[in-house]
Order: sequence, then C-alpha cells, then structure tokens
Amino acid sequence: MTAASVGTKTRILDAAEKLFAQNGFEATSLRDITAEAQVNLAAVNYHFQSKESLIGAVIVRRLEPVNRRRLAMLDAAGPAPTLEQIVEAFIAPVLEAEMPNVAPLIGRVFSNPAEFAVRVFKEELAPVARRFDEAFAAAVPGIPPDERFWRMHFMAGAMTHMLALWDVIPMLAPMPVQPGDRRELVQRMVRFLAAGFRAPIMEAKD
Amino acid sequence: MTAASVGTKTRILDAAEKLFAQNGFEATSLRDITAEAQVNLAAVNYHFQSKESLIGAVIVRRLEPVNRRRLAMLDAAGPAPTLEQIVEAFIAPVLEAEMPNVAPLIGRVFSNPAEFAVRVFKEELAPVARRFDEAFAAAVPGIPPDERFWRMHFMAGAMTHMLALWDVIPMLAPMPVQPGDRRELVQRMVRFLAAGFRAPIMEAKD
DNA sequence: GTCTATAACCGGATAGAC
DNA sequence: GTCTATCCGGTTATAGAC
Repeated sequence: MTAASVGTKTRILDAAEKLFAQNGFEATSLRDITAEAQVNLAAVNYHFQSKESLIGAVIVRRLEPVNRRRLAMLDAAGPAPTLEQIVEAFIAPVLEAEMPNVAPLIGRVFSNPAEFAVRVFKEELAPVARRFDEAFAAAVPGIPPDERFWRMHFMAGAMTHMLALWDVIPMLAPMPVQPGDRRELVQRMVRFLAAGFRAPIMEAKD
Repeated sequence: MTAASVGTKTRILDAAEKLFAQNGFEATSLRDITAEAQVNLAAVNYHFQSKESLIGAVIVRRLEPVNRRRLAMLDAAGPAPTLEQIVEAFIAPVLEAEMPNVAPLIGRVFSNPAEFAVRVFKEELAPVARRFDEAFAAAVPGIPPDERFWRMHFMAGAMTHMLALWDVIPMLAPMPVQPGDRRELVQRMVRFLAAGFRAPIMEAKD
C-alpha cells in the first residue's frame, strides 16, 4: 500500500461493506467484491483468510465506533439519565449511522442468524448491553432482570426491523418517507419504547 | 401421488419449509431439499417451476392460516376490542405457530428483504394490516395515521426479532428459557407494546 | 409423473510466478 | 503484496428415457 492511495485492504473492506449492506452476506460473492473494489480476487484471501473472517472484519470496523458513540451519549446524559435518554443513546447512534452502508449492515446481522456472525456481533455488543442494562435498572426500578432482558430485546427488535426494512418502507408507507425523517423516527421510537419500558410488570404467573 | 401416501409435492413443501426455517432461503439448495424429502431433484422443477416460486409456495401455505387465525382472534374480541386484545391477536398466532418450522420461517422473510419474498409476504399481509390499523384507530383515538403506521412497525419488529432469534436467545439470556415460555412471552410483549401504543404523541415538530 | 444424466455455470480457495 | 491460472465442488435447470 502506498502512502498516497487507499490501500487494497481498505478498498476491499469498503466494497464488501457496500455489497453486504445492499444484498446480504450470502448473496455477495468474493468475485462481486473484488470487481467492485477493482482488486484481484486472490487479494481477499491474502488479506483476510476467508470470506467468513472478511465478514467479521467488516462488521467490527463499523460496529465499534457506533458502540463507542452509544456509551458516550449515555455518559453525556449524566449520572442519572432519564429513561428517554437511555433509549435514545441506545438507538440513535445506530439509526443515524451512515445510511447507505452502516445501518443496513447492522440490520443484516441480526436478521441473518448465521452462527458466526451472531457470535462476532455478540462479542462486540456484550459490554455495551451490560452498561445499558444497569442504566435501565436504575432508571426504571422495580423491573426484574428477566423482564428487563426481554424488554431490551423488544427495543432491539423494533430498531433492527427499521434497519433491515428501511429501503422497503417507502413502498409500504401510506405517506412519503424521506431520508431526512430519521431524527424524527428516533423521537417516535423513543416515546414508544420508553412507554413500553414503563409498562406495569406481570403479576406472578397463573 | 397415491391416495395412501403423502404426495411428492407435499413432501417437497414440508422439507423445504423445515430447511428454509433452519438455514434460510439462500443457504438451502434444492439438493438439500430433495435429499430431505427423499424425492428426485427434477421433481422440484416439475412441480414448482423454480426455486423462487417454491419459496413463495412455502410461505403462502403457512402464512395464510396464521393470518386467518389473527383475524378470527380479532373478531372474537367483539366489536370494540381493547388495545391489549388487538395486540395479542396480531402477535399470538405468529409466535405460537409451530415453532420448529412456521414461526422461524416467517421471521426469515422480513429479515431477508429479498425483493420477491417481501412482495409475496406483503400481498398476503396487506388486507390483514388494514383491518388491524382500523382496530388500532378505534381503540386508541387521537393517534394520527402516520404515527399508527410507525407504531405498527415497531410492534412487527419486536415480533419478528423474537422469531428470527428464538433459537439464539437461550445463549444470550441470563436465565434459562424454555420452549413452554412462549405464552408468557406473548403476555410480556402485549404489555410492553400496548403501553407503547398509548404513549403520548409528539407535539408538532420543532 | 418420476427418474437418470448432464448441461452450463458460479462459488471459495490456493499454488506458484513475478 | 499482487498477479494468473486452476482446482474442485456445488448450483439451478433441463433433455430425454421410462
């Protein structure tokens, strides 16, 4: 790699990210990627050992900054963040990630429960999830841990559904949906999800 | 097809359903399917013209009864169902569908926004969505149509996330999750989502 | 209707020259 | 580090015998 031009490795990552986001992991061949990146096919196996590990590299490169931003937003809300602030810190950095690539890419992971992809994702996510769980516990006292677990997944589900379907949504919506509406969408989600978190818990099971 | 044994066509549908649910549409080859069904490879292209149309047939066969059950539950709740009854009618028939196959299968569709699969799904779903939207409008007055649209998608997202991740969840959960807990899960979701639907709407945008 | 056989092609991976 | 050439197995789909 010369100092002046973008390295082969980066070009591969960029191309793979774009195509994975657009068409999914399985539907994207290494040949598609090398064509897009204008590099040689063998370069992929040289820099990354296999397609699987390339997928992992693509995910990690983008997920890490998003997770850092989530934690930063949580910290920025002070020592006792409101429920709304916590929910926003969890979803906004994801939904507002660069839309052409990053957000759909993240959406692909949870929708494609390919064993190894989920594993990579989970490794990146575990510490973040713990921090948020603690924040939720403090902000909404009285919710048992297992209920918190499910509610965090309801939240994650609403979020990833938006990521996965973002480009199909305009076809389904009764009204025009513009890309610029993403901040508004975040606000809608925050209200909906915060109310859900505040729902009364179930009485002891029958 | 003899009268006594299960026909080739049905055996193909059964096998395809099982493998699609387990491994996804792309990851499942016609050879996998014919091996599982113990029929000849060519039989697939005889009975269904292509893999795509086989996928469509598999989806429609299972989605139709689920949607009928949803509408039946909605009707059974009387002329003025509560919000909780509406949410339950929407999610319970899906989440309580035969888990080994049907539920994960439905989860695959929305998670794999393959153009044609979404199209098939949407065709089956459109009239149901309209009925539910009307019910929501009646049960929670004062929510504008576009807000209802988004909230129904938040609900659908939480639901499909559970479908897609059901078999991975045990690995993530801090407590044991048993298959029998599905009715309990439905109740948890109903409370969370109903509270979300009742959340105050956003004031005019800033 | 159901089979065998095969066409025609695409996938990931690697050996070895430069 | 980057190329060419190639291996080899898997993919959908179909032609034609039975």
